[in-house]
Amino acid sequence: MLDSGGEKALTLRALTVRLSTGYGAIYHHVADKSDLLATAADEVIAGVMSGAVDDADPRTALRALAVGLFDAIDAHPWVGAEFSRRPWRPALLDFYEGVGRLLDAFGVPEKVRFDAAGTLVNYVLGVAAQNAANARLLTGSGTDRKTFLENAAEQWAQVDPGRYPFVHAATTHLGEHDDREQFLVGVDIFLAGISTLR
Amino acid sequence: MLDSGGEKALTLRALTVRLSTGYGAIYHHVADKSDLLATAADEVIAGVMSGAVDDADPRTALRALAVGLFDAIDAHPWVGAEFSRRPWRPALLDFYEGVGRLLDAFGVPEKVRFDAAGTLVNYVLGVAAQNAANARLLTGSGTDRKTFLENAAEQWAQVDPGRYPFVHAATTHLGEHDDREQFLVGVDIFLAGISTLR
DNA sequence: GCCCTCTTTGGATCGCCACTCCAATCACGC
DNA sequence: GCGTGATTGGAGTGGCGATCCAAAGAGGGC
Repeated sequence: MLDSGGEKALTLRALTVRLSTGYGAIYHHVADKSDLLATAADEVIAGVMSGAVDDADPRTALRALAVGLFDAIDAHPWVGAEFSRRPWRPALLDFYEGVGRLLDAFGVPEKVRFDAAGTLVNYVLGVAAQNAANARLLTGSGTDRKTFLENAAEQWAQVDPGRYPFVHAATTHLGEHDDREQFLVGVDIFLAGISTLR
Repeated sequence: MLDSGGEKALTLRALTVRLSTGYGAIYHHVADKSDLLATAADEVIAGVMSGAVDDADPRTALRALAVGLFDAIDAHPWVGAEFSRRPWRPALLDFYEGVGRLLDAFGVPEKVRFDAAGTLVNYVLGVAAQNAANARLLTGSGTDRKTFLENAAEQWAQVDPGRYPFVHAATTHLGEHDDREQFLVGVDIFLAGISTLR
């Protein structure tokens, strides 16, 4: 229900219909709705983390770890919104742990490793949250992806080029823009910065 | 109302009481509640951005810009939650523009400047969203900051050291941890990474 | 001073939501 | 076959955002 209709489609009423049951049955198993959402998000991420790579060189392993989370959230935007609301869920512990170990293997000194890991996790979650927001706008608009992007481009084109030269220039690059690629560039920037800490 | 009681304290009912008016008056000026929230968030950020520095060297100016947004969101957590839900608001245009120009001044080649700016914006918003989430947990717990942190530390201490050695080690550093400092370390990592692109 | 028009306001009302509560039912050890 | 705790269904509660419209205000033309 979350994947097909977004967060707003998952109401307890709709869930009782889908499961042909009542509220009592649901509330016997989960504390409240946010508990339900959090558990569902954990489930998705647990699936991703189980297929983690450990034996490659740290740099590519870190990239794989980050892009794994990105792809999972890209496929299930509601997970991104959920983790932006409630970080430090059990499932993210695995992610954080994986990043920490790989930074160790990468040669980051113990003193700054926690800050570096936190920075990387924050970046990944930040992109995830924004992707989730974009996806929500898309599914909420009622239109298909193509016309939605056209409308968005039209809006951006109206930005005053005199006041916002950089933003205006950015809009011209919107066509050749790929979220996943930009995310990877960001990961590489942080990895390059972390390398200077060695 | 947002600053004192968080997002959940701002209901339209409570607002009509506070302003001693009715729904009609409010809905005549704003489209809906999210419009109200977004406008309020814009207001806060506009105040921060107006005091931006342009004439210092790009590195310190970028740090100042980033930390300005961080501090504003730290003081008003609901702004962080709002921007994580709806990025690309007018107020963030100023931030994005400022980052872009400073990256230009910093010597980042045009080709990667947009990706770099996007990365930094995502990072700042990611940290902001997480800070907002933490603040929400704090105000929602009903306890004061000290006992809340003690409870949190207790929870983290229960993490299995065998399965999560890195996370477990991180908890021991929780005492000397400062969100703002860690944020700045992250910005510096980003800047170091950006330097390699020059 | 009066009327007309457009703007602004108040509040009753609607529909939907998460959540509570409890009687009824089920599963299973003895 | 009985008893007890786990599980289920669904009516009911209170609060929410949002709508709607009659009433009140503001201001211009004559």
